[in-house]
Amino acid sequence: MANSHDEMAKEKLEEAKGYVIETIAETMDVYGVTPAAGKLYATMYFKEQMNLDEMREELGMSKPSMSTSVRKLQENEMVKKKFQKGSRKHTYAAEKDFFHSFMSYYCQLWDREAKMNMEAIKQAEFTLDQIFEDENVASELMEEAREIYDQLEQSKIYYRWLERLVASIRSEEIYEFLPKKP
Amino acid sequence: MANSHDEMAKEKLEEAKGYVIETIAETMDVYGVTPAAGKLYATMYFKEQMNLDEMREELGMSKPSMSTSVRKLQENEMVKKKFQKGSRKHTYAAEKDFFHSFMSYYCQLWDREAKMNMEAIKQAEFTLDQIFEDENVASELMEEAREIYDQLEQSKIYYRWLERLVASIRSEEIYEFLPKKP
DNA sequence: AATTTTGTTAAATACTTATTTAACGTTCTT
DNA sequence: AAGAACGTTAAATAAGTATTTAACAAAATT
Repeated sequence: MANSHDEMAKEKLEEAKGYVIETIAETMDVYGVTPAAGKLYATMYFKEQMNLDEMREELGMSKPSMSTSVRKLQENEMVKKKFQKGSRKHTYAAEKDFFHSFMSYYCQLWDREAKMNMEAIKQAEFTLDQIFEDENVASELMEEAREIYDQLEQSKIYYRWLERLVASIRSEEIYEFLPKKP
Repeated sequence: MANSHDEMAKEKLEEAKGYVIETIAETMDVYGVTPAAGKLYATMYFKEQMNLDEMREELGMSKPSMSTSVRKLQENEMVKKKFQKGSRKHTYAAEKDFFHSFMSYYCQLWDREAKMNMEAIKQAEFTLDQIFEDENVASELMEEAREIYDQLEQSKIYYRWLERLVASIRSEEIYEFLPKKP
């Protein structure tokens, strides 16, 4: 080993990984993580496992930054903790199955969106009902309230659909419709 | 009109809209828009149409802020320009079909992610091929390069899936699997 | 042609978020 | 029990974004 061919190969290997690391880091903003977390995940994607000091070393960033980044990535289930006897250091491994990351991230996101909006609509419809119950309200206003109500009912169709989408992803049913390999 | 019942009804109507506006604005961060754009869309959601001055008025914000916000919303196809004769002012209407907004936003997002990463992988694999071609490279290194290559091939399965997902949303095929109404 | 209306771009300010440095608490080692 | 290793929290700094004010350009009205 350590001849010129090997040196060249090592360089090429790093170069190859570099392309992918850079791009993953760049597109990670989509997953609502900080640049540090993006770079970190992209780096871990090509490692078996890493501890905080290795991360700090590899990325040239502070330890608290690594600590918070890795926590955020854990929330998105893009990184998981590895229990490793012998060492006191915590070690982590990147989730390399992008399908899993997709599932975890978007389901969380859409669930929140659906839940919050459904709740708001519920409140709004409750309030509108109070208008409908009052027979002395001008028909013009009644009409307007009715239109808003209809619009909300319409939007509920979307949020319910979103919930079913989430369910079908979580249950992996979606792959029956859209297989991982065509 | 203008009796106490009507006054009450008007208030209730605004209250009802308020709940929904607030929540939509809050969950709009998901769509990568600024708070101003979020509030704007949420407001427009209950209006037939608005021009820049009405937006400024209604939200109590500056006109350039409205201008840039509305442009961003147009990019996401969440707002469209309405051509309106007589007035020199540009008027805009919110896209009220959330399915359309979903489609437009996520397809754009995922397309970008898939395209960029596929391109990076292509470059990386090209570089790795150069290692494979050199017979003098240590088998250990060869092995490592091979593993990276396999990992990239694996991830391509995901990106291709993402592309097919986008296609099935754009073509509305997805609604055959997951109907808007169950 | 001069003035007003409308919308956008550019520069400046304000605000928010990310990252670092410093301090802390816990657990392990000696 | 004292000191070192490790990770996290808190405060301070740095960086990045959003928003506003000011200046500009285009088009329309007078």
